[in-house]
Amino acid sequence: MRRGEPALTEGPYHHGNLRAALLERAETVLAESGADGLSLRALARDLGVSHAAPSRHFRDRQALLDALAVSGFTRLNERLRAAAEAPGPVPARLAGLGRAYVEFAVAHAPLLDLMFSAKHAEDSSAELRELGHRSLDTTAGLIARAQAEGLVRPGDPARLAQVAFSTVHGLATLAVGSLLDDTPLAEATDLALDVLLTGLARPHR
Amino acid sequence: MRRGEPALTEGPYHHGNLRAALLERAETVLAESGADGLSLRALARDLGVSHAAPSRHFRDRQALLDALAVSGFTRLNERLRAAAEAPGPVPARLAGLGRAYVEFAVAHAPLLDLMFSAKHAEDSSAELRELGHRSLDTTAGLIARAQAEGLVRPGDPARLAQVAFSTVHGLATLAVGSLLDDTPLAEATDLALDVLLTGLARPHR
DNA sequence: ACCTGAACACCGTTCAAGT
DNA sequence: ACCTGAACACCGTTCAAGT
Repeated sequence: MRRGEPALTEGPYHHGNLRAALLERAETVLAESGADGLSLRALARDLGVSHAAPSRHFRDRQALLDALAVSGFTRLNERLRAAAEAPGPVPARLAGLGRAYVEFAVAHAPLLDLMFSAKHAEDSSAELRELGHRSLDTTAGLIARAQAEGLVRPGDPARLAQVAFSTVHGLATLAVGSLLDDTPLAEATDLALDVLLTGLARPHR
Repeated sequence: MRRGEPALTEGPYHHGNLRAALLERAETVLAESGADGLSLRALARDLGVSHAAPSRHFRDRQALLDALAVSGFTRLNERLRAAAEAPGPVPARLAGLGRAYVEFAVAHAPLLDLMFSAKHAEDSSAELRELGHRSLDTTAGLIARAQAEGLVRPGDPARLAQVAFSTVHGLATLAVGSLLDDTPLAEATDLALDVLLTGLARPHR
């Protein structure tokens, strides 16, 4: 910091933070054009480096995509955790968790595709599965709490979380695929969560 | 048929049925390597034609992918219709519909990705949406019947079908993404359908 | 340590030309 | 009507060489 280093922290790219710059630019392109529209050579051009430069930071194209997926899961998990820890009664928080998921999914559709695309490199695949589990665990934790309060049927919370996750993930897929027609997404979400929470509820004797 | 035509119906490709041959080969490659692994040039090589030949039958690569998606939806809809029309009580048929969907989805994961990938050409996109609706309509029809028998809560059957569809589609996504861990798919499916059907059930006053 | 330039083997797409 | 061959503009990946 005290010495005259070549501006590692900012500066017009070229140097130092190429890895971060690649990820940042890739994220924009992904959101705009999807994973298919993501080219390492185009990224390099955008950043003013040679087309071979990215290979210093990502072994291959898939490694970059995997890094994007990891970053996506990390952000998603933050949002889910925030929703799970929000103040209020447990069922409202479960619904909030579901809404947070649907919102994130439709706002970052190509990213979500990537996160679940199931064709990752062997290394990242383990990390991604781990991060996916974190989402499920957040849900399972809230479900266990609801069970403790007698609000949700008994049973393995992890398995019930899989069901809850399926519902909101599938709904997001329908929405992105334009299969919801004139149904406003918020209404479809509310209905799905009502059916889900009713189905999860402890059978009143 | 009576005249000496150049063996349109079979024959070692080369002639006549290139379009059908491309689709058939593409389907195999899709199942084995996913959409990313599908190259028009490789397809042409496999069939022993020049790399420019496919363009006579498919305007571009996306047109071929769209055709695959259309064929996939058509087959899926057949299976769903069969499940919906199976003998037996309505709730059992609804569960059968759900199981049929999950089975098809995990057996043809890359195809399903394509069907819902939402980046189709303008023309096919309408046809694909139409076919997607057919799946939903089949479900909605069965739900309406269940309502008539007093087994399912009141409400727009089309919207309830969206919820049902979301559940099974999302579950298939979890399964394909290896997020179900040691939970056998059949058990996860049964639990999801139990939660769903309980949530859909008419509240017993 | 990080980046460049050239090279290689692939792509999709187009278009004149063949049969 | 259907296919070929050449051409063009892109890719990802590798590797010697530069700084």
